[in-house]
Amino acid sequence: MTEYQPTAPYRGTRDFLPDEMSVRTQVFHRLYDVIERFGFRRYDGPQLEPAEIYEAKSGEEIANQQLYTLTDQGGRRLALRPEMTPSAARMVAGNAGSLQFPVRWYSHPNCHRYERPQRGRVREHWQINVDIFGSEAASCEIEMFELIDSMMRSLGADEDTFVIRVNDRQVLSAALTELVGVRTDQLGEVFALVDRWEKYDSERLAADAAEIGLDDKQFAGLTDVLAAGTSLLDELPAEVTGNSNVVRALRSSSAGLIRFDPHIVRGLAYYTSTVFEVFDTSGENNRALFGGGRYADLAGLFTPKQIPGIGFGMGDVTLFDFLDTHGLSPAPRSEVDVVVIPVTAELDDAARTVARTLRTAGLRTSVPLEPRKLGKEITRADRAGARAVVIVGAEEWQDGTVTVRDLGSGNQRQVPHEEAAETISTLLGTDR
RNA sequence: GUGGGUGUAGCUCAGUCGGUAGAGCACCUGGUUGUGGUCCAGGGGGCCGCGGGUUCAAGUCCCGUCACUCACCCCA
Repeated sequence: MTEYQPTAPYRGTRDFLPDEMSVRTQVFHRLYDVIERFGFRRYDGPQLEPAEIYEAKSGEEIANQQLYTLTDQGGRRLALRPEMTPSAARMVAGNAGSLQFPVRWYSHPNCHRYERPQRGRVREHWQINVDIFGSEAASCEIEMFELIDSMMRSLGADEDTFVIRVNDRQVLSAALTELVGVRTDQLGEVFALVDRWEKYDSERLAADAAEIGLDDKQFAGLTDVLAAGTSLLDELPAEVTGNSNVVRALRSSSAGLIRFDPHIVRGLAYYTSTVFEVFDTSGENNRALFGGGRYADLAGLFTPKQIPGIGFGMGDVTLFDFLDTHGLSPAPRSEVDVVVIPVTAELDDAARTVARTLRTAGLRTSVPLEPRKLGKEITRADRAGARAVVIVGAEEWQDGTVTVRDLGSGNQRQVPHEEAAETISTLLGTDR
């Protein structure tokens, strides 16, 4: 017996059939529209990059376990990009001489990570990346928060369905060293502990803290710091809070969009101060929808020029989990507006003539590709989402007329074929 | 990489005490010439995930394996 290849896509990757693609396209276009309204311009780059650019910066987990690598025929080690930021940094560094900083850029690449698929996580995802390069101003943070809020609103999300939680690693570091007495060399491990704080019970947290070398009093102090919320800022010296863009954002008119939260640290090694994550408030999606942060010198791998930046990545998997949870995914768009049906095969050419004028008028129009009975063809047109059909019959065609039938009401009338487009446009209204 | 759950028609699922495969939906055709949705009749579709074992007999029991899925790790 013949062995057939499997039809399912490779583990952790997805096919997008037209209905699903239509939903995705609508959502993404709303987001692109909002992002561009904030003055960001779209860029793109290769899926393949030298493996080294990820091994240097992205954090050990990604480089060691999650990277798809290959060797090209010239022996070069390449990787499927696991994220876009290093590519963006490479492009910015390579063109730094001609760019007018600060630049606002966005992209929508597919990214690959080798990991076990689960809710919110697959091996290939499409991630909208939004970055500002070349500025350290707090305005960057504020613009990001405004943008994120506008993006979520554009998808129909109410303010109580999501929350932007914000922290500053510099502030947290100061709190840990000055209020808890954490040594500088312990900071990395304590950050990792903070990152999983809300997932573990207190016993496990205490055990992990002890392993890092914190005593009971320090563990209690750490617990207090994380629970403090905004009041933590009052306990820190002014030279710490005075330098924080997060604090500046909290004192701006945009403060209502965000919530200061010491728990947020994020895993990626290159974030240096501001970090933020967007969460679903419903409890259905326990991981962050998306997040980002500020990096003091991301392009350092490519150029001696110090180029700071801030940005975030919004993954499609968690985004659609959110939209589906809240009933916000749009319906797929219909296949066509109108189908032109010839009653007999001899009228195929006449139908095509009519279709030509409808298409010129901007109507999405199809003509049956195979002969079928009129009733069958009307059924198919209805299922394809057509709002109307044009029936081309022998006698009417000799008179230069066709029948326009409204599939919603079942009403139909005979019109000169040149007027069919106008008749249908009126029928469809202005919502096309 | 670790642990749990689930694999039967395109989809959702049933299948008793082991006895050789079913429903609903979807799809196709017909119900007379050029009119859809409802209704009626008919039809196509199944390596029961895969391999092995037990048995006269396995969708069903046992072992292995693969896939999907949820969680852990980590992260978008």
